Amino acid sequence: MPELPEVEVVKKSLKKTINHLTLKQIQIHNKYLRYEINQNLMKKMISSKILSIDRRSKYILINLSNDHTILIHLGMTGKIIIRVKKNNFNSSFYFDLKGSSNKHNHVIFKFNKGIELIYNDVRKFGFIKIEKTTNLDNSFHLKKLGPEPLSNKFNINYFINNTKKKEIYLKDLLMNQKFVSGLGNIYVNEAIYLSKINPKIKVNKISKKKVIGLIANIKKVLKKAIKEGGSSIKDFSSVEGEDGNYQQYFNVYGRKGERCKHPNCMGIIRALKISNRSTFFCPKCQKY
DNA sequence: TTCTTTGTTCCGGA
DNA sequence: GTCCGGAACAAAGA
Repeated sequence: MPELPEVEVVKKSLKKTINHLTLKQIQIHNKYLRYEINQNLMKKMISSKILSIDRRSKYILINLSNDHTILIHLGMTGKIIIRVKKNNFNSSFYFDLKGSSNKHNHVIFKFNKGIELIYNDVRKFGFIKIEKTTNLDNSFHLKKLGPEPLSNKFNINYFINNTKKKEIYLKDLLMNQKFVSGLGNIYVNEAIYLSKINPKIKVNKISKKKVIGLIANIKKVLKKAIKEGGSSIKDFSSVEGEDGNYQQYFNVYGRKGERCKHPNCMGIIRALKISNRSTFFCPKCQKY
């Protein structure tokens, strides 16, 4: 389940492997992802060169020389696989399609040097769209997004100014991409745990001291996860097929019934649903 | 067969 | 009218 750290890891891999290449051909095996792919518009990208590759929230942005950007969202199970033809300059770059079957290779972008980008997605909740680069910030998917959690805009004043009248659960606030963009269920659960706050506290009831800790913990968790190559549970792996390592640092996510890792706590991790999302917390550490 | 998963939208109730 | 949160939806595998 790719959240900000996993998408950042993918972006870094793409920068190393496909930046500045020229798009030669696009094969669309299945255009019905979350949104139907506009094949005519897609074809117009052919013969353009990749100028740069960025990430915004959980979106990968591939900026082309024709003033268009390929925007990719991985949804739940989307994967990007880079494949280099075996007989081309370096066989060690030929990667097996680890953990994914060809059946779910929906789109293949072919570049020069025999390099291919494969979009594979079992559930098809991800999508690929083309946007005008100049209009990117005002595009349908990006215009509503709140600040990046690792940016300076996401700070104590921003948090307090935007929550003092809100009567919503902390968990829901952090999951809301309009408030802060890029967090998902895993890292929200983990950051709230580290901050020793109950996920069901109403956001206007959190002390300033706790808010300061929470913001620091969100940034800390994300940075550490990026450093560890993301979390590999279910389907995530990097474009080279490498698993991330952050899942070994989980304190609460997926640990229902297990002991709290906090020294001397001995609490048992509980699971409940908040807005239909699995929520994990330690009832002893995370009082209101 | 039913449940699970995520991000987003929709809608009922307060 | 506004706010909140549960339900629904997309698809496929266990």
